[in-house]
Amino acid sequence: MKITLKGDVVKEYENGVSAADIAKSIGMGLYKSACAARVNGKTVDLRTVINEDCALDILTFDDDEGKRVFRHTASHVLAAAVLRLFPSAKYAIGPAIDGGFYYDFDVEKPFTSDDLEKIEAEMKVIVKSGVALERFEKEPSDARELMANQPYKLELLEEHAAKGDKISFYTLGEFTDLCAGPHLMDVGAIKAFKLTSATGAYWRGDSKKAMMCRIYGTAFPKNADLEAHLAAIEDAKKRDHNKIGRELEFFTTADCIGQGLPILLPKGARTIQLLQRFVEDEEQSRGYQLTKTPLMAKRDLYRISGHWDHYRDGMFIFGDPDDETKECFALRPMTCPFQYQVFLNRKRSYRDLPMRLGETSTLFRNEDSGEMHGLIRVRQFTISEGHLILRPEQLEEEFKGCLDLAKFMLKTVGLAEDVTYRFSKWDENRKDKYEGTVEQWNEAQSLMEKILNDLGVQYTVGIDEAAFYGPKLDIQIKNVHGKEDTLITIQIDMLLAAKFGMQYTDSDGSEKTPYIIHRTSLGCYERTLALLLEKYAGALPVWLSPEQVRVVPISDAHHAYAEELVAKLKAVGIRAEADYRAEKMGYKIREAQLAKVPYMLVVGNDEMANGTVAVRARKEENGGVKAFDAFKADILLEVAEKRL
RNA sequence: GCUUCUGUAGCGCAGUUGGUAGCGCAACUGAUUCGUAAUCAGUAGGCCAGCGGUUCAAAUCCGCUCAGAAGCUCCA
Repeated sequence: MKITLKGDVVKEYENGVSAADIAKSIGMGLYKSACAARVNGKTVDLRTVINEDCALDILTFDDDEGKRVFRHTASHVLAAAVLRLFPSAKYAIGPAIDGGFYYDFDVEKPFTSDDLEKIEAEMKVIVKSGVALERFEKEPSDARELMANQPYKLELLEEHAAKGDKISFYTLGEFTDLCAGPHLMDVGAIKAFKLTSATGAYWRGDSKKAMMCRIYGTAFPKNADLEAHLAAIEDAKKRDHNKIGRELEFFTTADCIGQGLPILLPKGARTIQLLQRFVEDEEQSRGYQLTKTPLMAKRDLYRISGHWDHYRDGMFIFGDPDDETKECFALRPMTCPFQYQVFLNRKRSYRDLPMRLGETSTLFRNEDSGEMHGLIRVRQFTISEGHLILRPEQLEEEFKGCLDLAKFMLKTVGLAEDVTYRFSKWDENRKDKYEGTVEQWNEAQSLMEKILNDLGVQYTVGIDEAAFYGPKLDIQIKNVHGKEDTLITIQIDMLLAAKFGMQYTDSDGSEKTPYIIHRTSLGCYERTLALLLEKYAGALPVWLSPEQVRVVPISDAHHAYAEELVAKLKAVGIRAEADYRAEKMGYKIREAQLAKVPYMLVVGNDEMANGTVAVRARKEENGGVKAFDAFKADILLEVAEKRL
């Protein structure tokens, strides 16, 4: 048979050789680093026997799929070690994930960090002992017998059996696992690994099902790579906004105020104000009208929108929600139905559309206690909210405008390269979560798909990620821990307008129901600030820095000059302060540097005599001596251009 | 909400097997007037997150509550 290898090299082999044999024939070096093979585009075990012509790649740890196979095998080593130390443990699943792997166990007592050390030591023993890793298949009936004591495996087994699949197993010494593979040929290559944490996780990701004990770990062929990986993770944590945001005094929290209710300190409040002004001004220039709507409403409003049914538990409610004889209010968890009242204010014509409404809108959501995280997930937050009320034929154009605005925002704050796009669809098997008919969903989703494809947006599809009233384009971003959140969203809604009786008179005199786009320009300001702090490690671009210039007079004799400079900078809108304390300049510079102030202006006798400033930028320490007016012109330009 | 961990002065931390608390930085006061990342000395600051329990005795052991972290689940 003919095997087409990398680089379109074709080699002849006898039928019945394994992928591993082919790797060996190419070179023992390749065989030793091989993790899996790709046959006609499908990742398979190296044990796979090849019987016909095909395209075959040998995958190593350098390939993403190779990494996954390597780490998935490491998860089996983990499970084998756990079963040696905790023979009564029931094992569930152990996949590779980005950056590592995990394995879920049902054990009587959750694993402690001491346990992790012991398990890791046992894994080392298993890897060193060179026990073989073997694959075999069984009929479902025999497989059931083999896994009789493993309830989670039995559950998985039944699903595979129902599909008519053969049931495959991998044996690692005395440990046998139901597993589709693929796996490494043996575990000897897993030289560098580390168990990183033990946490809880629901079986099958269902909060109604049992809580398993999950062990996370990572593995590499080389120790140096493991060390580098762990160091990179530690390094990323130093940028955690929840740490530096507090250290740099952008925000704080108070036990007596409550969870998810951050206090924005002067610096945080200033940066958010700058972002808000930027968004509001930009929206105005793009034809948006600003609204200010109430922060609360009677339950009646949320009943019309459907939020009362879908999200009542997530609202802050005043009064007894079940007592129909008395008024009951709730803080608003979204702006939609409030802004719809703007449209409903009077009879609307097709000439009023598109109506673009924007609002810097504070929302309240009673998130579950375990969900809060710094400024990223909070109970009170302010978003760059907006709704576009449209004639159907305006949908594509306006959607494009929303995306263009979002991209412009991302580019301006410097996050454009850090986001991914997700087309969030409903799950037709979970109709209770969504409103509207199959036809309406199909229409809205195909419309969005067409728009996204026309615009050439590179996106992933998220099933069961839609809003209850329609599909979304979610612009996603990861924090320093790798956890993904939605930064910006653009949603097509074909349901709520009808619920609120929103209509416009078309050119032919007929009454029509408009389409609505729900969208944000820059998402939620708290979250955006958090991601900016992480992106820039606290050193925000000059235009967003709460303090842009700190003047450092060398001694008392230079205070008057410093005062004069600060006044001149403030007069042109530059946020400048001077450090008049009786400290040495080295000390003042250290503090300004740690506070990430973009520019320090050191002034002493020379500068005072010449009308100059000695510039020290936080990036390049020696900015040279400049005429003060030249510095002022430079920074004004930098701010005006919103340079990153 | 669930699992695990954590909670000592504004911040970062010590506090051995239970015997009512320290260090560094910051703050304040004084001295120092200094040329690019920490001048010196002194002073003050804590119901050891809160409440309850065990004990002759609790920062330390136990329970509950609150708050913080990681993960899971959720996210209009």
